[in-house]
Amino acid sequence: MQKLMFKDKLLTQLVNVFRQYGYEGATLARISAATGLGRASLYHHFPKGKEEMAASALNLVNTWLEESILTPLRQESEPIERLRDLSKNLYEFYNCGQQTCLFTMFALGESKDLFQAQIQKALNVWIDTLAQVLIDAGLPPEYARHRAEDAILQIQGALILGQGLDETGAFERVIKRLPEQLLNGTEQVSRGICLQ
Amino acid sequence: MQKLMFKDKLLTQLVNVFRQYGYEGATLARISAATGLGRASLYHHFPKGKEEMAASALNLVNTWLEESILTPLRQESEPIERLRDLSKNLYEFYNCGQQTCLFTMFALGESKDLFQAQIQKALNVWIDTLAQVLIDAGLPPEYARHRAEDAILQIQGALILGQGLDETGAFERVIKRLPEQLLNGTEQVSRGICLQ
DNA sequence: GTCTATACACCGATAGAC
DNA sequence: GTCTATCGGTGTATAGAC
Repeated sequence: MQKLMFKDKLLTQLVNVFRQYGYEGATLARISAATGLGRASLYHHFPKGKEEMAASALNLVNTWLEESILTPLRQESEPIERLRDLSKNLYEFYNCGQQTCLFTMFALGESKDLFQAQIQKALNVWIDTLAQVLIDAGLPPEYARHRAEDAILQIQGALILGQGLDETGAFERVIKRLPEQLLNGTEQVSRGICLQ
Repeated sequence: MQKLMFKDKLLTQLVNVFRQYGYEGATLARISAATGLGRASLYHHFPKGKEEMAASALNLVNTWLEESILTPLRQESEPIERLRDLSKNLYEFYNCGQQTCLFTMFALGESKDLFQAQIQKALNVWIDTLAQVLIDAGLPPEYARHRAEDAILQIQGALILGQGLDETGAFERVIKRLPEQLLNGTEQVSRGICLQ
């Protein structure tokens, strides 16, 4: 029980380091400082070294995504309600738009080759799950996939822009309008907003 | 004349390396291999070392942005025409969505601190220039800024998603609908599309 | 399970010959 | 202007004591 909590805390710290510095930038010195463990201790917990640390961090983020984003999307409630939950959960997931996304960090640069398969799979599950909500709302499946991609693309882009501009306004705007934008044109939303 | 061409070619190769590997991942060994110059030769052209190489690459991208994106946006033609040019130029600028954006690469990770001021300035100029087109088209200024941010955010997000999914469909879709989406609700476009 | 000490490769950077 | 050779520092990873 305590061991689980310890490992979970350790992994959370790993996620934070990798999210801030990326795979190459997250040196063992930084990881050691962030976790309070010496290098050798880290190798005790992750015998395969840094790559295993990063993979474990990626797995944890995947678990978070599953629990706090995807599971709520699969509920029985009305699509518009599920999407409003999504907005709320995304806002917390990305800490009001101030965090970077680990998927993005690992999908760029050298680490792309190491983790692209996992990232691709995770993104596709995310997109498919979101698209199903839109299909439930009456949107034709061929539009649903595109809109789901659009939503995730806007979230990622808003996080990037937030880093570049050092300001979270765009992220908050994207998150806020997401439910109505996604359901625009369906019976769920008679008059949606469109990039206002 | 030939010197200018040489330096320009060298800088272009630098941009490619930094865009692919990011600041930390672009080691001197890789830069040396990509340019065909030895380390010492690189230090002859960039006495302040890697940071100067990266700053020069960023400057070149800024020049490209100014010439092929911003200047066309400031023409005298109709806003819808300028935005259609924008789509075409963006498509080439990002090589059909297969390239990553150097702004994004440098805005994340360790290099953020080094270049954030330049990136922030470049993004703001881009946003302001695009917003002016929308104002010219009759959009209220307070909406114009937001829509311009939305456009750039979608472009960046589409590039990220393209890397993660290894597929450029989203980027092409974003680029194609950009003009109508940006002018939606203005007299220029009586019936725009909205995330179809 | 954590530590100190260390191995060895690679990093960015420089000196000096040509 | 480019090269070879080399520097000090840091990177990941490991050995072995406690």
